[in-house]
Amino acid sequence: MNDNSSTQLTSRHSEQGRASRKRARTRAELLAAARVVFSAHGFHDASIAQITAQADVGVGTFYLHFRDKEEIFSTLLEEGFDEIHEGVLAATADQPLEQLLPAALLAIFRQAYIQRDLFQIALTDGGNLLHSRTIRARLEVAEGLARVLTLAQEADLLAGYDIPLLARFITGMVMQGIGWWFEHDTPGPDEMTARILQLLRGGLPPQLLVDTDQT
Amino acid sequence: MNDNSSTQLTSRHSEQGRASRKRARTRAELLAAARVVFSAHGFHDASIAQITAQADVGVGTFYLHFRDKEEIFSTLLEEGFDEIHEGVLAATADQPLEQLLPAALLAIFRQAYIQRDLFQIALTDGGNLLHSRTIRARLEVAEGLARVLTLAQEADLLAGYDIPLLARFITGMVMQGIGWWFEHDTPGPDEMTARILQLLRGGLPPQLLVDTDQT
Amino acid sequence: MNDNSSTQLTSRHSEQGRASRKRARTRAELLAAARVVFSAHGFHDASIAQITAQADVGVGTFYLHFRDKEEIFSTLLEEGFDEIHEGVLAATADQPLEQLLPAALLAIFRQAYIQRDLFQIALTDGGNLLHSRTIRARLEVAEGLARVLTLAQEADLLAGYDIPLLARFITGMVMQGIGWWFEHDTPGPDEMTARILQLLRGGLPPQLLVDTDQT
Amino acid sequence: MNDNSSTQLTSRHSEQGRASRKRARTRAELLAAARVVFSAHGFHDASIAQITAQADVGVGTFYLHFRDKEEIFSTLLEEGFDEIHEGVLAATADQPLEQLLPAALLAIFRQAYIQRDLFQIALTDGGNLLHSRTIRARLEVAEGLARVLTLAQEADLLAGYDIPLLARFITGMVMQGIGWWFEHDTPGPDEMTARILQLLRGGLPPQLLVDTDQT
DNA sequence: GATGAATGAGTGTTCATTCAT
DNA sequence: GATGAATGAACACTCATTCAT
Repeated sequence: MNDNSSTQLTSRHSEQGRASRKRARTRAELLAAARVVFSAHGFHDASIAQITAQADVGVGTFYLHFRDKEEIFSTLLEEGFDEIHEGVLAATADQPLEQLLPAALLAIFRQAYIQRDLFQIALTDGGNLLHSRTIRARLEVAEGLARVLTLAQEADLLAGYDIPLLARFITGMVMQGIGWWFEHDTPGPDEMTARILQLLRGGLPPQLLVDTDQT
Repeated sequence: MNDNSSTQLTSRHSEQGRASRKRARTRAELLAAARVVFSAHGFHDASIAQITAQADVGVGTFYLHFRDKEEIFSTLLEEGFDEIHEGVLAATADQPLEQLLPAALLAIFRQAYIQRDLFQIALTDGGNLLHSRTIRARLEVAEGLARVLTLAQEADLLAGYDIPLLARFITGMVMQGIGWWFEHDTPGPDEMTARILQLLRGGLPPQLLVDTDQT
Repeated sequence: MNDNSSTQLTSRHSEQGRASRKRARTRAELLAAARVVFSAHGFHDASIAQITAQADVGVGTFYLHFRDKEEIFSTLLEEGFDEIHEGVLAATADQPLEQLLPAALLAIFRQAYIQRDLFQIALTDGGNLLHSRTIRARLEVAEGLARVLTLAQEADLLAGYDIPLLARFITGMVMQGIGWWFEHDTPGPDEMTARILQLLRGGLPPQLLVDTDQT
Repeated sequence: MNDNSSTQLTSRHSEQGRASRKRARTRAELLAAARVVFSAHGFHDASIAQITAQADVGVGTFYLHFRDKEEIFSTLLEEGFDEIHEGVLAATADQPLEQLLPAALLAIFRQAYIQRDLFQIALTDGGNLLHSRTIRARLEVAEGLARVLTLAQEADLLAGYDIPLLARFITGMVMQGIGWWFEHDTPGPDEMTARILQLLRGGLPPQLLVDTDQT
């Protein structure tokens, strides 16, 4: 079972390579297993034993790759959201200002649709200590939107709006859109984007919003 | 519900009353303690010992009033949301259709501002099994809005809108507005309402929403 | 609700009388309740709350009559077995030696049949601390038999027998006879006695008991 | 089952073997500890902490080997009684009918004498739910005797006897004989067997059993 | 005397984490 | 590096017992 035909150097290299490839594979299996288990039981009710069983490795192996449950959780979300982030960046790069927001929303929804399970994991619970990180899902979206809106503001297109709050409102719509997919499969991301744009373009019929200054 | 006018003959009654009043006070102390503890640690990381210590009663006392942690959690939210619900109902009763939505939003934000901690508890986690209930926070709001929107639809004011989705979008804005208060104290509920109405009335400047049919 | 028509003295007496009668009734109700509860759940799994609920009195009342669970258990058995004991004594008094054993067995079985539940309680468990007392059921019987057998021995009728062991053997038969009634209702005490006497008179057919000195 | 002749190649095997041998040893230590603790305190008053302390392992280790207290109790009795059962079977196999009963009694007493503590544990209490199992001690014996007696009946040697009841009577004698050893060490099993056979052979002197049809 | 709300020591059970192999 | 048996702190929950009313 030893690879004796290689020279010392290459054997060293290839062994290191094989070892680290094996190591990486184990790590990936653990992450995949964690995705399954967290998605099925939520962060708190998932046990490390469940994750290692799902990954078909020994319990001890877990600690060779992650410090604790929180770390694998963070890593899972981090890597997932990074992927989403990159997708959104790629889709919005080179977009003129006037198409930035629609393009961003579309990209967010498309990515989020693919990784619905990740959002479900992130939003379902995530526990106290993870608060900061769980909210990152929200913030990741909010920050992106805030950046777009800030650009618009700098072009004096949003006079009279409270930018951070506006970003949060739109984030709220997006999150509810994604949350919708926890229960329904349609409409898909494109239609979902259209629905939000519809609201953002025209608002609601004025008959619904007659305001009498009540206190 | 007071019986201070009672005579000697009611001594029996007042004794019973005293006992049950004591009982009710203990229950209320436990609920108040739970609010504090859940809000500080989240559902999962709160222990019953912490709650009883905060309420300054013995551990066993807890089980005289609630079956388990889940029950006190549910009760806490249920009673809190019922109160909110009633407040919203009272504020929207007798409102003409064209003022229903602004009135509802204002009432929701005013109630939610007062009970910010409750929303924080409900949204922070709430555990797997409680999912149904945690989401009630969202739904309570969403349902109310859906009812309003349905009325509007029946008056043919919302042709071309997907009502349930629309309700979710607005819910999302509301929830983010409430979530804003987890970190900031201003703007208050009235200004918050105005901000949402601003967006719902006019939408965003068309320059931001030029759509080119990209795929 | 005061008994004012009586003189001071009689009122005192009758009040004392009534109080102590009430007290005795409560005590009796607790004992009856304990019999029901112990018989249904066994000593260990019966709780004082169950007993007081069954007796329809407050939990605190229990401690006005019995020090703890063990005491009511002991009392229950003690009083029950005393009754049995008296019944056996009455039935064997004035019996000539040669009819003592049959009379004793018959009396034991008749009494035990009536109070089957008591034996079931005593034999089912009874817990560690009660060991001494639980075994009293056995011993009560064994002692009575030992006394009879000792009388027989003194009349030189049991030369070659180990009396205490013999008493235990017969006790074993009697206990199994009583235990039989935990599952069956027949044969009744008279037939049961006859069956034991049959065995004690003739033993088993010699063909079954050929002994070859195996080691 | 030993693999001491293994070469270097079996090092894998022996490592697996060592781990599982260690595991088995811990399990055995827990069972031995349970025997000690149950015998000293009875089933109900024995705590798992006592057992693990006695076994000198951590509390958690217990749950690696047994689901709960009931399971270790059952296992303890089951394995012990199986051993006894096998001993009795071996001793009675190939015995002619006329020596079956003496041989069975002797074997039962010899095995029971060795495992006195097990009977003490089984008979002391054993808790409500375990009833079925606790009684197995009795039944194990009773069944064996019933089988023997049924054989005798088929050979028409027991006309006029109620076989199941007869089996119970003899069981009762046996159990009391074993119970005798909870308090005394002598007589040993052989003498004990002789004493029972003495009674079963000749019964008691007729002078003790004169029956007058009293009601 | 009777009550039952309150108590808290005690127990079973889980599970993240370690470490000898 | 991988393993999984062992660990024990931490927690939920029960119930005999007390005591103010």
